[in-house]
Amino acid sequence: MILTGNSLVNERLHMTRSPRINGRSPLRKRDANRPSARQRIFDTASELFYLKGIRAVGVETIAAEADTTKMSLYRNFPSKDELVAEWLREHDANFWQTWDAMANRHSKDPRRQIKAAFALLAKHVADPKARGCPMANAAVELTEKDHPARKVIEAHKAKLRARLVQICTQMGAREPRLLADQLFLLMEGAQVTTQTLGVRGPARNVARAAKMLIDANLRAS
Amino acid sequence: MILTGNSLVNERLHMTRSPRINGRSPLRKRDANRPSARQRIFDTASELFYLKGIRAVGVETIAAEADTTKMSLYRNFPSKDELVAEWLREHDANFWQTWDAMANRHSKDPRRQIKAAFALLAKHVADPKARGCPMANAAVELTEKDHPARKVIEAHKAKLRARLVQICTQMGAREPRLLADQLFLLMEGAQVTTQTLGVRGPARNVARAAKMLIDANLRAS
DNA sequence: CAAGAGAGTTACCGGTCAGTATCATACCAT
DNA sequence: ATGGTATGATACTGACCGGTAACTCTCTTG
Repeated sequence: MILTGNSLVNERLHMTRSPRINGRSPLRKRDANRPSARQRIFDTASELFYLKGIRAVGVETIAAEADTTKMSLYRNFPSKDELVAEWLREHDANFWQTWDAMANRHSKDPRRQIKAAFALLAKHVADPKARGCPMANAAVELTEKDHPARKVIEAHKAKLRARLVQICTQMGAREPRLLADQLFLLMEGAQVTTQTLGVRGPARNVARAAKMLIDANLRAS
Repeated sequence: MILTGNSLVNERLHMTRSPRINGRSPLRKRDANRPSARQRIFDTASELFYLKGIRAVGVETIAAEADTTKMSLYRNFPSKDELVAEWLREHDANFWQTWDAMANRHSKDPRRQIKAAFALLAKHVADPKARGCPMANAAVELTEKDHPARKVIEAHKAKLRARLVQICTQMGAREPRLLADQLFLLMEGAQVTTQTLGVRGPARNVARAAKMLIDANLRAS
């Protein structure tokens, strides 16, 4: 193997060893302004899992990067596998919080909901640091069918699919399930292609693709 | 970690330890009918990488599963990373061989070429043992940007995208690049969704999705 | 002030990782 | 028969893996 990404990343999430500024001492080991060890570990793990991959990041690396030790990790999480599952659970929560906020802004207009969702997606896949969907990526990496993260992943995707069907029904599509699946494929495709063809790849046409597909489906009804 | 899939798989690619049949001894260690160690290693690695993931499969497991030893692996391949790259290179070759054969059957009809391509894809994602696209999966797992497999992956996907643009141009689409990207997104989406929502997921609508998209694009011109 | 909780530190466990060295064996073509 | 080539077998290296034990420190709360 070339290198298992154990080198330190450049920017830290929570600076703790920052040089003292104008006489006042920097954040001490225990400080009200400093996030808890659990929080630092969780944030660091989330970032590293996403950017480097789950299997490529060891618990030792996570702890060091969070400026703590492995012991604090295992005091707060039962295992690496559970930490991974926890990370994905939080991603799911954040996802739906964003989604619901967006949906509430256009509560009477399903078409605008879809448009807004794809605008968000388009913005995400335009970020050169983005590396697709954490859920889908985790599904690729974690092939053990009884891994605790798998049910999180499957539930997340199933819920998204159902939500799309609901919106497509509200839009009055003749075959809401078909349109929903088509939109789902576009979403997933956009996320995965950023990892092979980058931000200038097919992903940048995902919003237009969705629009054409919706028009085609509504015209048919 | 739950388990790093080092247990033996049930079915062997090349049976070597098969019980003797009607008095004649089974395949011996060296036998004209027996594939070379290199071939057995390559075939086994290809299967395991695809089914269990690259990082989840160790060289020791590959060797054992191929009924040989690590030494034979390293006599035939410079490293695991190169073995991975080699696997993907062969996948690329097979892919284009199949594609070209299909294209030649409909050399004057780009529309039928696309239809045939999506029929093949639909058949693949209907296989419950399938686990998406090896190239895309490898891109998820191998985050080191200088991994020898990465250039294979990027070249493969870029070539596919270009090929789609070419066919869409021949079809007379007003915006062949747009349509090509749309089809690309559907293809990639179908592959990746089989790993989260299975064969009954959105992937089963990929062919219809492609048809509608093409119709919509051609109608617009 | 006392007690307890959260956190840091260090050392360690057994196992697996990719990769190598060495020697023995079996086959094939000459 | 012989010599080269592919293969097998075993043992090993050093690094890293996930996970644990035991002890100290420090801050907060009563």
